Amino acid sequence: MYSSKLSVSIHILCLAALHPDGPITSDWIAGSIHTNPALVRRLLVKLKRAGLIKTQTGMGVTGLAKPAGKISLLEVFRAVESEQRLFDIHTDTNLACPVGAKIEQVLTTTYQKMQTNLEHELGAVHLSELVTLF
Amino acid sequence: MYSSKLSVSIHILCLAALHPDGPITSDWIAGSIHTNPALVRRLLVKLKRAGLIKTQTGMGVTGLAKPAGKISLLEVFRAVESEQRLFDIHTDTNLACPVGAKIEQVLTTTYQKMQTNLEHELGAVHLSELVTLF
DNA sequence: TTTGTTTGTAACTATAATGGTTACAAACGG
DNA sequence: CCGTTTGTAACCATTATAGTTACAAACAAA
Repeated sequence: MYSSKLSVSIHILCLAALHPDGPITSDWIAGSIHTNPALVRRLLVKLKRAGLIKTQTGMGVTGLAKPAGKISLLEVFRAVESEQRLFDIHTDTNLACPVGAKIEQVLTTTYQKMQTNLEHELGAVHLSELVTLF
Repeated sequence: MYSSKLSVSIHILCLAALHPDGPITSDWIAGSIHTNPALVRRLLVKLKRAGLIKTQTGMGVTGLAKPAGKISLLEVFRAVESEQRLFDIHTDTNLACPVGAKIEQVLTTTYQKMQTNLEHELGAVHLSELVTLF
């Protein structure tokens, strides 16, 4: 299971999208998520680096850096999730065994298509679709 | 990222499929994976409960419990992976906030389709296809 | 220019999951 | 009856996530 970083980041971005007028602080965001301002800020840094939001010292989040219709969940996922592979594969297998020698390659190939399909699905959902649901 | 349990289990099942004649021990399997017999046995218990392999005390793995063509990766995944959800969702959000109040439901719906599609893909790959690659 | 606020960031802790390891009673084949 | 191996329990180490505190630097506003 991937961490909740994607979920929390989407939460943050939805709040930003719903408050285009005034800046919102990490403290206020943390109140909606019911977590820490510092945790929010750590995610904000990544979202800012990825070009998804705008922040200003002394102000807070001043808005999305792009229209919500141009922000896909794949971009958010790529921005905040450290380990993006779908399934872990054990390495350091016994190369003297036919299975041990090829299992990594076989599984990599097998999982690759699933990984790619998932990313396509994430890329097909945009923030704008989610924002309308609140 | 899901753990390597699925990968290791597939490794085990491939070894079993390739040795239909004689029993193989958890010690020998661990030698191919380059890990512990105890770790192998913990997975073997789950694979046995799921009706995928046959084991016997004093002997080892005596074979697959079904033809390799009838064993899908979804069955293996379901048998050994404890947390099967794709993305974690933060709970305990602030219900006084419109986003906090609905985010869990919105994300659950959003992720559900991706989860289902992934399971279909896992269900479409069978052990028999992988065994031919070694 | 000064004040007040907030970000950006570091450091530390708690918790949980994974994977590795040892050990041993029970089961079973020969 | 003996030897082997499973099934299982009880640990430990490592890693990732998430929670928490703290503070210098940046910036808006007065």
